[in-house]
Amino acid sequence: MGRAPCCDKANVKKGPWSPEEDAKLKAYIEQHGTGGNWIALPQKIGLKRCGKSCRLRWLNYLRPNIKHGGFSEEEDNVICSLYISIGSRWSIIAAQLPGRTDNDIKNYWNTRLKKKLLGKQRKEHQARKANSLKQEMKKCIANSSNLMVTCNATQNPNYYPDNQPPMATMPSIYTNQDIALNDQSSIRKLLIKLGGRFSSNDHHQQQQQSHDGFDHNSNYNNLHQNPLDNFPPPSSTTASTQQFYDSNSSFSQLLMNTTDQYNLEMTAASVQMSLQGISSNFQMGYDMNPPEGSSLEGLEGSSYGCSTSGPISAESTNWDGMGPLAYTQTVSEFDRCAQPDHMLQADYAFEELHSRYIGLH
DNA sequence: AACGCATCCAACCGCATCTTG
DNA sequence: GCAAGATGCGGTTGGATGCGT
Repeated sequence: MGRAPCCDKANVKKGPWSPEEDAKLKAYIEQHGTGGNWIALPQKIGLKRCGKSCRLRWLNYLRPNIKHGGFSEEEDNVICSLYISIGSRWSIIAAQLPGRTDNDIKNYWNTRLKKKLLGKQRKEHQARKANSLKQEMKKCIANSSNLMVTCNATQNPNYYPDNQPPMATMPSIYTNQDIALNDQSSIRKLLIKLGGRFSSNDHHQQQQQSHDGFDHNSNYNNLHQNPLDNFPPPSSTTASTQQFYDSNSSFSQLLMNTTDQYNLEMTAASVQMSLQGISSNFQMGYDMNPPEGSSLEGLEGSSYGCSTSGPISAESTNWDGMGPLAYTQTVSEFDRCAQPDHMLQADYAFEELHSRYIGLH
Protein backbone atom coordinates (compact mmCIF):
# COMPACT_ATOMS: atom_id res chain seq x y z
CA MET A 1 0.00 0.00 0.00
CA GLY A 2 1.44 3.33 -1.02
CA ARG A 3 1.57 6.35 1.16
CA ALA A 4 -1.40 8.68 1.07
CA PRO A 5 -0.56 12.09 -0.39
CA CYS A 6 -0.12 14.83 2.18
CA CYS A 7 -2.50 17.05 0.27
CA ASP A 8 -4.80 17.09 -2.71
CA LYS A 9 -2.24 17.68 -5.44
CA ALA A 10 -4.88 18.71 -7.94
CA ASN A 11 -6.22 21.54 -5.81
CA VAL A 12 -3.06 23.11 -4.45
CA LYS A 13 -1.29 26.06 -5.93
CA LYS A 14 2.33 25.71 -6.88
CA GLY A 15 5.05 28.13 -7.78
CA PRO A 16 6.05 31.49 -6.36
CA TRP A 17 4.16 32.90 -3.42
CA SER A 18 2.19 36.09 -3.85
CA PRO A 19 2.49 38.92 -1.31
CA GLU A 20 -1.09 38.20 -0.25
CA GLU A 21 -0.33 34.59 0.49
CA ASP A 22 2.77 35.59 2.41
CA ALA A 23 0.80 38.09 4.45
CA LYS A 24 -1.88 35.55 5.30
CA LEU A 25 0.59 32.91 6.37
CA LYS A 26 2.73 35.30 8.35
CA ALA A 27 -0.18 36.91 10.15
CA TYR A 28 -1.67 33.58 11.09
CA ILE A 29 1.52 32.03 12.42
CA GLU A 30 2.48 35.14 14.34
CA GLN A 31 -0.89 35.12 16.01
CA HIS A 32 -1.56 31.42 16.49
CA GLY A 33 1.69 29.60 15.85
CA THR A 34 1.82 26.63 13.55
CA GLY A 35 -0.41 24.59 15.81
CA GLY A 36 1.94 21.70 15.40
CA ASN A 37 0.27 20.60 12.21
CA TRP A 38 1.49 22.03 8.94
CA ILE A 39 -0.79 19.83 6.89
CA ALA A 40 -3.91 21.33 8.42
CA LEU A 41 -2.57 24.88 8.41
CA PRO A 42 -3.39 25.98 4.84
CA GLN A 43 -7.02 24.99 5.26
CA LYS A 44 -7.32 27.02 8.43
CA ILE A 45 -5.90 30.09 6.71
CA GLY A 46 -7.72 29.55 3.48
CA LEU A 47 -4.63 29.05 1.40
CA LYS A 48 -4.61 26.67 -1.53
CA ARG A 49 -1.14 25.48 -0.68
CA CYS A 50 0.36 22.22 0.46
CA GLY A 51 1.31 22.13 4.14
CA LYS A 52 4.86 21.32 3.22
CA SER A 53 4.99 24.34 0.98
CA CYS A 54 3.72 26.56 3.83
CA ARG A 55 6.32 25.20 6.18
CA LEU A 56 9.09 25.82 3.68
CA ARG A 57 7.89 29.32 2.94
CA TRP A 58 7.78 30.18 6.62
CA LEU A 59 11.12 28.64 7.52
CA ASN A 60 13.05 29.93 4.54
CA TYR A 61 11.51 33.31 3.98
CA LEU A 62 8.86 34.61 6.34
CA ARG A 63 10.03 33.84 9.84
CA PRO A 64 11.68 36.68 11.73
CA ASN A 65 15.39 37.50 11.61
CA ILE A 66 16.09 35.76 8.32
CA LYS A 67 19.14 37.03 6.48
CA HIS A 68 19.45 36.74 2.74
CA GLY A 69 22.65 37.05 0.75
CA GLY A 70 25.69 39.05 1.81
CA PHE A 71 27.64 36.18 3.31
CA SER A 72 30.66 37.38 5.23
CA GLU A 73 34.16 35.92 5.04
CA GLU A 74 33.63 34.55 8.52
CA GLU A 75 30.45 32.80 7.46
CA ASP A 76 32.25 31.40 4.43
CA ASN A 77 34.83 29.88 6.72
CA VAL A 78 32.24 28.38 9.01
CA ILE A 79 30.43 26.83 6.08
CA CYS A 80 33.63 25.41 4.61
CA SER A 81 34.87 24.06 7.90
CA LEU A 82 31.59 22.38 8.70
CA TYR A 83 31.24 21.03 5.20
CA ILE A 84 34.66 19.43 5.58
CA SER A 85 33.69 17.94 8.91
CA ILE A 86 30.14 16.78 8.38
CA GLY A 87 29.41 17.09 4.69
CA SER A 88 26.20 18.41 3.23
CA ARG A 89 24.24 18.45 6.47
CA TRP A 90 22.84 21.85 5.62
CA SER A 91 20.44 22.01 8.52
CA ILE A 92 23.28 21.45 10.99
CA ILE A 93 25.44 24.01 9.25
CA ALA A 94 22.56 26.47 9.24
CA ALA A 95 22.13 25.97 12.97
CA GLN A 96 25.60 27.44 13.45
CA LEU A 97 24.77 30.55 11.46
CA PRO A 98 21.97 32.57 13.06
CA GLY A 99 19.53 33.93 10.54
CA ARG A 100 20.66 31.64 7.77
CA THR A 101 18.54 28.86 6.38
CA ASP A 102 19.70 25.50 5.18
CA ASN A 103 18.31 26.24 1.75
CA ASP A 104 20.18 29.52 1.53
CA ILE A 105 23.46 27.96 2.58
CA LYS A 106 23.00 25.09 0.20
CA ASN A 107 22.36 27.48 -2.68
CA TYR A 108 25.25 29.65 -1.68
CA TRP A 109 27.57 26.69 -1.53
CA ASN A 110 26.47 25.21 -4.81
CA THR A 111 26.47 28.42 -6.81
CA ARG A 112 29.35 30.41 -5.39
CA LEU A 113 31.45 29.07 -2.57
CA LYS A 114 32.40 25.81 -4.23
CA LYS A 115 33.44 27.56 -7.42
CA LYS A 116 35.29 30.21 -5.51
CA LEU A 117 37.41 27.69 -3.66
CA LEU A 118 38.05 25.48 -6.65
CA GLY A 119 38.93 28.44 -8.81
CA LYS A 120 41.41 29.79 -6.30
CA GLN A 121 43.03 26.46 -5.72
CA ARG A 122 43.46 25.72 -9.39
CA LYS A 123 44.68 29.17 -10.28
CA GLU A 124 47.32 29.16 -7.60
CA HIS A 125 48.45 25.72 -8.43
CA GLN A 126 48.88 26.44 -12.10
CA ALA A 127 50.73 29.68 -11.49
CA ARG A 128 53.09 28.05 -9.05
CA LYS A 129 53.73 25.16 -11.34
CA ALA A 130 54.50 27.43 -14.26
CA ASN A 131 57.12 29.27 -12.25
CA SER A 132 59.06 26.62 -10.49
CA LEU A 133 58.01 23.06 -10.92
CA LYS A 134 59.89 22.10 -14.03
CA GLN A 135 63.23 22.91 -12.49
CA GLU A 136 62.44 21.23 -9.22
CA MET A 137 61.07 18.09 -10.77
CA LYS A 138 64.03 17.63 -13.03
CA LYS A 139 66.30 17.77 -10.05
CA CYS A 140 64.03 15.53 -8.06
CA ILE A 141 63.78 12.84 -10.70
CA ALA A 142 67.50 12.92 -11.33
CA ASN A 143 68.18 12.40 -7.63
CA SER A 144 65.64 9.64 -7.36
CA SER A 145 66.92 7.78 -10.37
CA ASN A 146 70.47 7.85 -9.15
CA LEU A 147 69.42 6.42 -5.85
CA MET A 148 67.09 3.88 -7.31
CA VAL A 149 69.64 2.07 -9.41
CA THR A 150 71.58 1.26 -6.27
CA CYS A 151 68.68 -0.62 -4.79
CA ASN A 152 68.72 -4.30 -4.15
CA ALA A 153 65.47 -5.87 -5.13
CA THR A 154 66.01 -8.88 -2.89
CA GLN A 155 65.47 -6.83 0.22
CA ASN A 156 62.34 -7.25 2.34
CA PRO A 157 58.83 -6.18 1.34
CA ASN A 158 59.48 -2.72 2.65
CA TYR A 159 62.33 -2.64 0.25
CA TYR A 160 64.59 -0.57 2.52
CA PRO A 161 64.02 -1.95 5.99
CA ASP A 162 67.37 -1.28 7.56
CA ASN A 163 69.33 1.03 5.39
CA GLN A 164 67.27 4.03 4.39
CA PRO A 165 68.68 5.72 1.34
CA PRO A 166 69.15 9.46 1.47
CA MET A 167 66.13 11.50 0.53
CA ALA A 168 65.82 13.54 -2.57
CA THR A 169 64.00 16.79 -2.09
CA MET A 170 60.32 16.91 -2.85
CA PRO A 171 59.04 20.12 -4.30
CA SER A 172 56.74 22.05 -2.04
CA ILE A 173 54.12 23.18 -4.42
CA TYR A 174 50.99 22.97 -2.31
CA THR A 175 50.80 25.81 0.08
CA ASN A 176 47.34 27.26 -0.47
CA GLN A 177 48.01 29.93 2.04
CA ASP A 178 45.64 32.57 0.88
CA ILE A 179 42.57 30.46 0.64
CA ALA A 180 40.08 31.04 3.41
CA LEU A 181 41.05 27.71 4.90
CA ASN A 182 44.68 28.09 5.64
CA ASP A 183 45.88 24.63 6.43
CA GLN A 184 46.75 22.22 3.69
CA SER A 185 45.02 19.21 5.12
CA SER A 186 41.74 21.07 5.31
CA ILE A 187 42.00 21.98 1.69
CA ARG A 188 42.85 18.42 0.84
CA LYS A 189 39.82 17.14 2.70
CA LEU A 190 37.69 19.72 1.04
CA LEU A 191 38.87 18.69 -2.38
CA ILE A 192 38.13 15.11 -1.53
CA LYS A 193 34.68 16.18 -0.56
CA LEU A 194 34.21 18.10 -3.74
CA GLY A 195 35.16 15.05 -5.70
CA GLY A 196 33.26 12.46 -3.74
CA ARG A 197 33.76 10.08 -0.89
CA PHE A 198 34.89 6.59 -0.30
CA SER A 199 32.29 4.16 -1.31
CA SER A 200 31.82 1.26 1.07
CA ASN A 201 33.60 -0.97 -1.41
CA ASP A 202 36.56 1.33 -1.52
CA HIS A 203 36.78 1.33 2.20
CA HIS A 204 36.53 -2.40 2.38
CA GLN A 205 39.28 -2.75 -0.14
CA GLN A 206 41.51 -0.54 1.90
CA GLN A 207 41.10 -2.78 4.90
CA GLN A 208 42.37 -5.83 3.14
CA GLN A 209 45.80 -7.14 3.88
CA SER A 210 48.30 -7.14 1.11
CA HIS A 211 49.36 -10.34 -0.52
CA ASP A 212 52.85 -10.13 0.90
CA GLY A 213 51.61 -10.28 4.46
CA PHE A 214 52.80 -6.86 5.41
CA ASP A 215 50.26 -4.70 7.16
CA HIS A 216 50.06 -1.88 4.70
CA ASN A 217 46.97 -0.59 6.34
CA SER A 218 48.87 0.64 9.34
CA ASN A 219 50.47 3.36 7.31
CA TYR A 220 47.36 3.88 5.36
CA ASN A 221 45.22 4.33 8.40
CA ASN A 222 47.64 6.62 10.10
CA LEU A 223 47.76 8.93 7.17
CA HIS A 224 44.20 8.74 6.03
CA GLN A 225 42.03 9.34 9.00
CA ASN A 226 38.94 10.59 7.32
CA PRO A 227 36.44 12.10 9.74
CA LEU A 228 33.73 11.40 7.22
CA ASP A 229 34.22 7.68 7.24
CA ASN A 230 31.62 7.32 9.93
CA PHE A 231 29.02 8.72 7.61
CA PRO A 232 27.62 6.57 4.87
CA PRO A 233 28.21 8.02 1.43
CA PRO A 234 25.17 9.65 -0.09
CA SER A 235 23.58 7.48 -2.72
CA SER A 236 23.83 10.19 -5.33
CA THR A 237 27.57 10.52 -4.88
CA THR A 238 28.05 6.79 -5.08
CA ALA A 239 26.00 6.67 -8.24
CA SER A 240 27.98 9.52 -9.63
CA THR A 241 31.23 7.76 -8.85
CA GLN A 242 29.96 4.64 -10.51
CA GLN A 243 28.87 6.57 -13.53
CA PHE A 244 32.26 8.17 -13.74
CA TYR A 245 33.98 4.82 -13.61
CA ASP A 246 31.67 3.32 -16.12
CA SER A 247 32.85 5.85 -18.62
CA ASN A 248 36.50 5.70 -17.56
CA SER A 249 37.64 2.12 -17.14
CA SER A 250 40.29 3.32 -14.75
CA PHE A 251 41.42 6.60 -13.47
CA SER A 252 44.85 5.87 -14.74
CA GLN A 253 43.56 6.00 -18.28
CA LEU A 254 42.11 9.33 -17.53
CA LEU A 255 45.40 10.36 -16.12
CA MET A 256 47.07 9.80 -19.42
CA ASN A 257 45.03 12.67 -20.74
CA THR A 258 46.44 15.09 -18.26
CA THR A 259 49.62 17.00 -18.70
CA ASP A 260 53.06 15.52 -19.14
CA GLN A 261 54.09 17.74 -16.31
CA TYR A 262 51.75 15.90 -14.07
CA ASN A 263 53.06 12.51 -15.10
CA LEU A 264 56.50 13.68 -14.17
CA GLU A 265 55.27 14.69 -10.78
CA MET A 266 53.61 11.39 -10.18
CA THR A 267 56.63 9.45 -11.25
CA ALA A 268 58.92 11.43 -9.04
CA ALA A 269 56.63 11.05 -6.07
CA SER A 270 56.29 7.31 -6.58
CA VAL A 271 59.99 6.79 -6.87
CA GLN A 272 60.64 8.84 -3.81
CA MET A 273 58.18 6.83 -1.81
CA SER A 274 59.65 3.57 -2.91
CA LEU A 275 63.06 4.79 -1.95
CA GLN A 276 61.80 5.31 1.54
CA GLY A 277 60.23 1.91 1.66
CA ILE A 278 56.92 3.55 2.28
CA SER A 279 54.40 0.83 2.17
CA SER A 280 51.17 2.02 0.78
CA ASN A 281 48.22 0.36 -0.73
CA PHE A 282 48.71 1.46 -4.26
CA GLN A 283 47.06 0.68 -7.45
CA MET A 284 49.30 0.69 -10.43
CA GLY A 285 48.47 3.29 -12.93
CA TYR A 286 48.56 3.19 -16.64
CA ASP A 287 52.22 2.70 -17.22
CA MET A 288 54.64 2.32 -20.02
CA ASN A 289 55.65 -1.10 -21.22
CA PRO A 290 57.98 -3.10 -19.00
CA PRO A 291 61.61 -2.65 -19.99
CA GLU A 292 63.30 -4.98 -22.39
CA GLY A 293 64.62 -8.06 -20.65
CA SER A 294 62.19 -7.85 -17.75
CA SER A 295 60.29 -11.00 -16.88
CA LEU A 296 57.18 -8.95 -17.46
CA GLU A 297 58.23 -7.92 -20.91
CA GLY A 298 55.44 -8.21 -23.39
CA LEU A 299 52.72 -7.17 -21.03
CA GLU A 300 51.04 -4.15 -22.40
CA GLY A 301 51.12 -1.16 -20.17
CA SER A 302 47.39 -0.81 -20.10
CA SER A 303 46.63 -4.39 -19.14
CA TYR A 304 49.31 -4.53 -16.55
CA GLY A 305 48.67 -1.10 -15.18
CA CYS A 306 44.98 -1.42 -14.76
CA SER A 307 44.88 -4.81 -13.17
CA THR A 308 47.68 -4.65 -10.68
CA SER A 309 47.36 -3.40 -7.17
CA GLY A 310 49.34 -3.72 -4.03
CA PRO A 311 52.15 -2.12 -2.12
CA ILE A 312 55.05 -0.36 -3.65
CA SER A 313 57.57 -3.11 -3.94
CA ALA A 314 60.48 -4.28 -5.97
CA GLU A 315 58.02 -5.63 -8.51
CA SER A 316 56.02 -2.49 -8.85
CA THR A 317 58.82 -0.01 -8.87
CA ASN A 318 61.86 -1.74 -10.16
CA TRP A 319 60.85 -4.47 -12.58
CA ASP A 320 63.25 -7.23 -11.59
CA GLY A 321 65.70 -4.76 -10.19
CA MET A 322 66.34 -3.24 -13.57
CA GLY A 323 66.03 0.31 -12.41
CA PRO A 324 63.42 2.95 -12.15
CA LEU A 325 60.63 3.11 -14.60
CA ALA A 326 59.05 6.15 -16.00
CA TYR A 327 55.64 4.88 -15.24
CA THR A 328 52.82 6.74 -13.68
CA GLN A 329 51.46 5.42 -10.47
CA THR A 330 48.12 6.42 -9.11
CA VAL A 331 46.65 5.96 -5.70
CA SER A 332 43.60 3.87 -5.17
CA GLU A 333 41.97 6.72 -3.29
CA PHE A 334 41.16 8.12 -6.68
CA ASP A 335 38.08 6.04 -6.48
CA ARG A 336 36.75 8.84 -4.38
CA CYS A 337 36.78 11.29 -7.19
CA ALA A 338 33.38 11.50 -8.72
CA GLN A 339 33.76 14.44 -11.01
CA PRO A 340 35.50 14.09 -14.34
CA ASP A 341 37.63 17.08 -13.63
CA HIS A 342 41.05 16.04 -14.77
CA MET A 343 43.09 18.76 -13.27
CA LEU A 344 41.42 18.60 -9.91
CA GLN A 345 42.01 14.89 -9.74
CA ALA A 346 45.54 15.29 -10.89
CA ASP A 347 46.14 17.97 -8.32
CA TYR A 348 44.80 15.79 -5.64
CA ALA A 349 46.78 12.76 -6.70
CA PHE A 350 50.08 14.38 -6.28
CA GLU A 351 49.04 16.20 -3.19
CA GLU A 352 47.98 12.90 -1.69
CA LEU A 353 51.36 11.40 -2.38
CA HIS A 354 53.02 14.47 -1.06
CA SER A 355 50.95 14.34 2.11
CA ARG A 356 51.97 10.77 2.78
CA TYR A 357 55.53 11.68 2.21
CA ILE A 358 55.34 14.62 4.59
CA GLY A 359 53.39 12.58 7.10
CA LEU A 360 56.18 10.08 7.41
CA HIS A 361 58.89 12.64 7.97
C1' DA B 1 17.22 45.55 -29.79
C1' DA B 2 17.32 40.70 -29.90
C1' DC B 3 19.10 36.54 -28.93
C1' DG B 4 21.47 32.88 -26.41
C1' DC B 5 23.84 31.39 -22.59
C1' DA B 6 25.03 31.41 -17.65
C1' DT B 7 23.83 32.13 -13.04
C1' DC B 8 20.94 32.48 -9.12
C1' DC B 9 17.61 31.01 -5.93
C1' DA B 10 12.79 29.91 -4.49
C1' DA B 11 10.28 26.08 -4.54
C1' DC B 12 9.38 21.31 -5.44
C1' DC B 13 10.08 16.36 -4.90
C1' DG B 14 11.09 12.10 -2.88
C1' DC B 15 12.91 9.75 0.78
C1' DA B 16 14.15 8.95 5.68
C1' DT B 17 13.01 9.60 10.20
C1' DC B 18 10.00 10.75 13.84
C1' DT B 19 5.53 10.73 16.12
C1' DT B 20 1.18 9.11 17.25
C1' DG B 21 -2.59 6.07 17.98
C1' DG C 1 5.29 -3.76 17.68
C1' DC C 2 3.05 -1.90 13.84
C1' DA C 3 1.02 1.17 10.46
C1' DA C 4 -0.18 5.64 9.03
C1' DG C 5 0.61 10.27 9.00
C1' DA C 6 3.65 14.32 9.88
C1' DT C 7 7.91 16.42 9.65
C1' DG C 8 12.60 17.32 8.21
C1' DC C 9 16.15 17.06 5.00
C1' DG C 10 18.93 17.26 0.89
C1' DG C 11 19.00 16.99 -4.14
C1' DT C 12 17.06 18.91 -8.08
C1' DT C 13 14.33 21.87 -11.07
C1' DG C 14 12.82 25.67 -13.63
C1' DG C 15 11.69 30.50 -13.97
C1' DA C 16 13.74 35.04 -13.45
C1' DT C 17 17.48 37.77 -14.20
C1' DG C 18 21.97 39.29 -15.82
C1' DC C 19 25.41 39.53 -19.21
C1' DG C 20 27.86 39.12 -23.46
C1' DT C 21 27.62 39.16 -28.41
